[in-house]
Amino acid sequence: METAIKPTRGEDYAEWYQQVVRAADLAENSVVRGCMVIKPWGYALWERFQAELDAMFKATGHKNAYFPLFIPKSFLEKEAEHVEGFAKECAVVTHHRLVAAEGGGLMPDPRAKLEEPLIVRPTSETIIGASFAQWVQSYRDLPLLINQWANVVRWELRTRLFLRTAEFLWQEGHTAHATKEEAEEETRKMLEVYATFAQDYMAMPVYKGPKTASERFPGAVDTYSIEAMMQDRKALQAGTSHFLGQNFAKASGIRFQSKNETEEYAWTTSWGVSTRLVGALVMSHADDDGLVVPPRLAPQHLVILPVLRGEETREAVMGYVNKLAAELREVRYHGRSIDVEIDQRDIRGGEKNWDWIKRGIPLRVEVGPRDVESDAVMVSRRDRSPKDKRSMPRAELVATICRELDEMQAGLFQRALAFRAANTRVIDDEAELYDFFTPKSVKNVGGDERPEIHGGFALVHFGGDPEVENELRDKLKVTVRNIPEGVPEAEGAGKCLFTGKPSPQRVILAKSY
RNA sequence: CGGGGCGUAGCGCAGACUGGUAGCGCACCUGGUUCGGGACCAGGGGGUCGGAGGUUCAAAUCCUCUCGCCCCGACCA
Repeated sequence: METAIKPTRGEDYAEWYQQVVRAADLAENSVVRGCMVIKPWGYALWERFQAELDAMFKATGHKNAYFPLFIPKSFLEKEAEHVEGFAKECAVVTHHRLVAAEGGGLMPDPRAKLEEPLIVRPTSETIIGASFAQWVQSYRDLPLLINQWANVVRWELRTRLFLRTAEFLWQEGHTAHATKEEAEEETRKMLEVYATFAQDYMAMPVYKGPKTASERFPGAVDTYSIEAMMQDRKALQAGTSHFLGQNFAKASGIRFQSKNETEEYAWTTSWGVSTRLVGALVMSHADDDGLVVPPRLAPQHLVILPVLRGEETREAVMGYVNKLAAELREVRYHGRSIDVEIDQRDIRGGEKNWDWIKRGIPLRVEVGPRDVESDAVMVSRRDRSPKDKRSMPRAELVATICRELDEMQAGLFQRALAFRAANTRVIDDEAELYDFFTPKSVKNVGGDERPEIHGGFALVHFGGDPEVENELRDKLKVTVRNIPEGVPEAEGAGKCLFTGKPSPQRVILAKSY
């Protein structure tokens, strides 16, 4: 069967991903190396992520604020591990003025050299810490619960649209607390928020839990993550929440006077998700015809495709379409009005239809003269075959649209869950583990040599030795994604598969993005 | 930074070995026929061939230098 996206997932997964992003008109590479241009449909999606997450942050007591793009070099140097972690991928501003260069063009003015270089933020712990230090005097000033929506820059060598770009959009929560327990609770709470968002809005099942020491955020005491399985069975870290202990409070001087008159350092946390979630959405639900957007995140729920032939019926059809759109917009779906697009572009109907399939809009509704006649419409759902059209009375569509969308949302989640279950294996034998992660075939339709899609998530007992992690990474390109919580198959103590040491529970091993 | 490759129309490419100032597919524009479905026919617009220098009567093509990008590796949310 002809597919809208070539190559298909099975033929060349990496290329398929690029083609879906392009076909859905989400983003494109910019002239600036490693940076992307997010196009209107892609940005509309990001705005939906923002709207829902922002509401969840506010509901848990956080306030938005904004801090500078630039971080003085000395700030970044304050936390030893932090410097180590980010130094290699920082953009640095050294001058504040340009002058004409000999032979044309511009050059930094040597007389305008900054006394202290400024770093374009790769993350904002240190600059926000500086403000927190000033804002906090007393235990009465705590907790401080702040979130920032911003762009950050990490000078990555290899980039892929949405998954890893040199500049990306994200939110970063930063909080300060009087006690360790409260900060730890905050860290857990926000991890929970991310997990809920991933599952309820993105229809993407995730495993949540702490990272091992070697995968921790630079400077953190504990890092927790949510990990999702993509359709090539690799793991994608979709969000992180860090318990920073007093490390950054000490580095930034966030001190307060306690109730019993002692001076103490605050306990801080940070947590973030980024435009990478858009990539996660693509790789969770898109198929060989393009993107599939879960209804609860869809910028628009439904597109009406008027069949306009001949002037004599045009007015009747458009009148009917506008009336239908108005009726649908009266319907509430999870706190929003149904968002309806009427596509009147002067292009062929088939092309228009496929355009919306590739963009992944949940419902497509055709309205032509025959439908007006019978007061019925032709409805297609993105989670079904492109050719699958059902005629239904107009009133029925209006009455059942929420149920239809919820059904689709739930179906996407169930499909992703089943996929993950089918590709997750409990493993207690080293040979089996190596076999699980070693691709068997290198043949490809086009004659290219390419490893088959294989493996998945392995649940194994692991004793916590960093050397074992290094070996797994070197030999199998596999890492411990996290130590999953609330996963029955992973619960129960055992012995490390590699060293025989005691292991309190199983960890997730997987290849990852 | 090591190994390989590539810069020719918006995108994808041919032309280069054997110099004679550009061509194909898609996209775009116009007209017509179609059209409850990713159409067809005809016509048309668009490129100083990454940049600079050289050889030559003549350079996309040969030579030198240079800039940029991609892939593999290293590195990495």
